[in-house]
Amino acid sequence: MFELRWIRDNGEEFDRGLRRRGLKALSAEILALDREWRAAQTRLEETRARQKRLAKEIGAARKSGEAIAGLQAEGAEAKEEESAAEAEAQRIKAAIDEILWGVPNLPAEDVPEGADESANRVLRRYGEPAAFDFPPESHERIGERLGLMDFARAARLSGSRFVVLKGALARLERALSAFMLDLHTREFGYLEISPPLLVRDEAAFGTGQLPKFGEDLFRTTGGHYLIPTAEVPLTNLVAGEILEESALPLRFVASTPCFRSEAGAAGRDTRGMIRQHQFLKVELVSITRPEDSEAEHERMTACAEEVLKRLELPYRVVVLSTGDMGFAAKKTYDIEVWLPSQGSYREISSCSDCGPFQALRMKARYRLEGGKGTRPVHTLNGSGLAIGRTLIAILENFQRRDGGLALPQALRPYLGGMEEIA
RNA sequence: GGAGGGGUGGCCGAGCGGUCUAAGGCGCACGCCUGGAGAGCGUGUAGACGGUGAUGAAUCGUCUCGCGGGUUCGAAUCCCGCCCCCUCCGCCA
Repeated sequence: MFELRWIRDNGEEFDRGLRRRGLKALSAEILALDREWRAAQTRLEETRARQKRLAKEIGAARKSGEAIAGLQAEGAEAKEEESAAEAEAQRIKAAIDEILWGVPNLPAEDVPEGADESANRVLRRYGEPAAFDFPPESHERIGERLGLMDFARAARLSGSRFVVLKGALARLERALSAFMLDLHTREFGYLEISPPLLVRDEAAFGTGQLPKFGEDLFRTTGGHYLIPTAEVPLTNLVAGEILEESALPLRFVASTPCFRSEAGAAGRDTRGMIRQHQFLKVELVSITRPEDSEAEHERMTACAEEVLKRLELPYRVVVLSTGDMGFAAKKTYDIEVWLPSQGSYREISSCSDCGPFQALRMKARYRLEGGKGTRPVHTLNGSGLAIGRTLIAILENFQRRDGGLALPQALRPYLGGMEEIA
């Protein structure tokens, strides 16, 4: 979310950013409302000051036994004026909020401009896609052939976009979760968190899912939202707080189920477990000082990449174009893993620098050391990694001609020494 | 789910319709004192928004006593709704 104060001083930059996102300029409309609001605010404060003064006079007069009827009449009149001024100020503020709450973050300068993913830019590649001397199978064929991946029963239980994993694959999923958590906590200094999976709407607003993207979320009868990513609870951990500068950066990691309605994805990735209503994901969140967020973004992406390196999976890193970025992001790196059956790279992680955008929504700030005043923190989030898709990548990249598959060395300690699935 | 109690500043805690511009204490910071430290004494001790001013220093106003409404000339204080915490009972992994 953007501050009115910032838009006032940076109207052109604001509009330019919006246009880069393919949106229309808004500063003129917002600033006109802002001028109205400030005028209304000033009127409101003046009437309030007058009202307070009268109330005190009445108190003093009563004490000294003077007549107060005249003053009371004046007070009643002041009160009416105050109510009218307040209603006016509130009306204008509501109009401003409605616009502001729906404005996405502005892209960083170095984000390539474009309407969609075709404008994304590949930054680097790691590893070589294995050359198969047989036609590689898709993960769902491998999983079903092994009898360890059951879409039919999942559909009977829950409908489409669900899966049942069995035996070695269920174990593999658990191993991936433990492996990633260990890596991020032991080697990269993240604090492991086990957060709630159901959150209230304030939390979903803070990270930017609401008010615009409620359609993508599952909602309980009790009014909770199921988290679409642990980014929501992890980032909102600092909502409403004033942190000490010395406490930053904060780094959180959690492995959680994620729930997505996939409302706008009908017909896309309908086969296999690429796109599910429920999936496991290890999420990284950092809370930093403004001057540290860019470096933290690179660091976080490197942490996610390290998972793929250790799992011996070929990948590439792309920077998303202005048209492909999410609502809250100022810059996003996607990590895409090689999927032999599709002959292409598919997203397995998305690391975003949100700048102060989410912090302003959830009122998370920090106190400057030695100085005075507070500033909004910067927030970052990234998958490290999506576990369902990592499992897919392992099945496909490690498959053998005999129909079985080897397992990456790094995971074996988490699999009780299991070396292959056959 | 039922019954009751409660949410006040960094923390504890008083206030329960009219200088509350929130007592007092603790903590913290600075100063005095000291050879140094402690004790003691003094001073200070939040955030948000708006105005004046150069987006600095400063200064004025408004808001914030869990959140939102209401009553009243006036609300931390009274009323209603919501959220959260605690105690007891019931249920429960």
